[in-house]
Amino acid sequence: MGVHINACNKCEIRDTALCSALPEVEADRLHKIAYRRHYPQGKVIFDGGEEPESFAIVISGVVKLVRTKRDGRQQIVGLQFSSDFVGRPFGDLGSLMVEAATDIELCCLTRKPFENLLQQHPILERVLLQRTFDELDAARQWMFVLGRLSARAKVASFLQHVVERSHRVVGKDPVTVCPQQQFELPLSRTETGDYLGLAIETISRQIAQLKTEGIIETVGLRAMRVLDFPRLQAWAENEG
Amino acid sequence: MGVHINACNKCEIRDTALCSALPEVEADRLHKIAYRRHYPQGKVIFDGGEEPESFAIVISGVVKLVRTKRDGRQQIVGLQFSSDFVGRPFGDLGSLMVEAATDIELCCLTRKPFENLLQQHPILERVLLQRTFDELDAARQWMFVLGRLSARAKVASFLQHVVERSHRVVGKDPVTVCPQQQFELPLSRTETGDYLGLAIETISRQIAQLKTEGIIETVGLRAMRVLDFPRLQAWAENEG
DNA sequence: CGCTACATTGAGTTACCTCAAAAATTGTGG
DNA sequence: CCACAATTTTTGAGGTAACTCAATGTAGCG
Repeated sequence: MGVHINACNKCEIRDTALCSALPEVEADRLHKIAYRRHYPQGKVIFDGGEEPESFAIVISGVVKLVRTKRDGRQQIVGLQFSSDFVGRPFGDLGSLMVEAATDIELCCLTRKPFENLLQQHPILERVLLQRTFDELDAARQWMFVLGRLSARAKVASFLQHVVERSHRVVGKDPVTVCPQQQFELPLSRTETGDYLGLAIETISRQIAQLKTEGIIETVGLRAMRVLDFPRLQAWAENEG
Repeated sequence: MGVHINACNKCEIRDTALCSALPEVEADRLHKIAYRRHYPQGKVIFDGGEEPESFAIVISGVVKLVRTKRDGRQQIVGLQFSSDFVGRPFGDLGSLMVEAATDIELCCLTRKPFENLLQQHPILERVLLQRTFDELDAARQWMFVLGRLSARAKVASFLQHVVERSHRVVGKDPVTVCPQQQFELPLSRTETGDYLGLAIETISRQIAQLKTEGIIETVGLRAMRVLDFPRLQAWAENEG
């Protein structure tokens, strides 16, 4: 199904992903078991039942992590962008569902070989540990957004986050690198609501207000441009 | 200041903490560099500035992880109970503040020796990795609470969580083990508000309602008993 | 072109917040 | 041990941000 990679050194995320922190030998071992795979928007990659058969790194597109309750309410508990990882070696993901928010390309590592590699190369495990701590940090940061911000600030924070993660250029400040550049929203209004803990109508109204204030400009429903980044940041801080 | 441990095998959390998953040799090495330390309620253990000098495991009491913004608003992003860990080797905790929510006892591991040990014993790193993934899981679970639940369900979820973590007995269902047993709230109303993203008055009203419904019974301000656990769970699910 | 899915807009409701005061609890000095 | 202040919690009244329900508008697709 997937295509084996024969040139990690040509990889788009070579300098930012997990593998960038590895010495030559380990990076090489890793790339030997890696293969690329495309998924269309909406495809469920892992549904929370059995153990996922792979660990993966996002090459392009956005992956959403969803927690669902029996009654249907759901909360998106994470968005994984380019160079973020998805999965958990030596264990399961709990009741998490993993879905392609946009068309995506993944760098997949089949579970068993990956686990073997982890055991043979402690450095790999170290790097993964650091990435996991980073994820934990990000999750806690988002808890602040969910618990303490107004609808207006939540929406602004979300847009800010998407801009920064979509345009990330290695080692450069994303804002100065691509001012006013157009970008795609990875989520529908409903999904955005599930991410921010808001009703879709509230999302709509906040975006409308951002438009009339001249802070953003929309391009169709799924794309926009930020015209006044400092003011977007002010909104994200609840100082509108 | 701290007292060196000379009997890990008498440790209260020997069977649940990080070290429980280690082979004899590694556990032994770990216990040689560990020492115990008490902190009084309210003591700030790490304030988010420089690198913390230690990694620690909570023996008794509750530690709170706080994220603060310049304007004073703060969100408690985690509560660490007995046998949970606090800290991050090979990196810093970001802007996180760590504070004793109650009087606590910690099992401390000085940074450098602990990092050395991690490097020498991959199994230790593996175990820490798993614990970190568990923390990530818990953080995401709490995101659901913050984003999707009503005030009533938030408060019920909080109480449920405190009961379960306070009375945890190894390998047993906490509810059946200690029905209606009294327990201490680790947080003041203000802190509970900062944890749940609610005003303190709202917390108060919800607790009052739980009392009039006969679901709980308070013992002073900081302790209570759950009289009807199933109904508390129902509240936590938004089915009141 | 119509159909379906998604997004926006509007009107009315409600859950939670804010402000203010009373009550309970904790701490302190005589 | 009691009186007193300081702190925290509870209770009350009123306001508002966000929700719900319903209608309209817009994009995507066979």
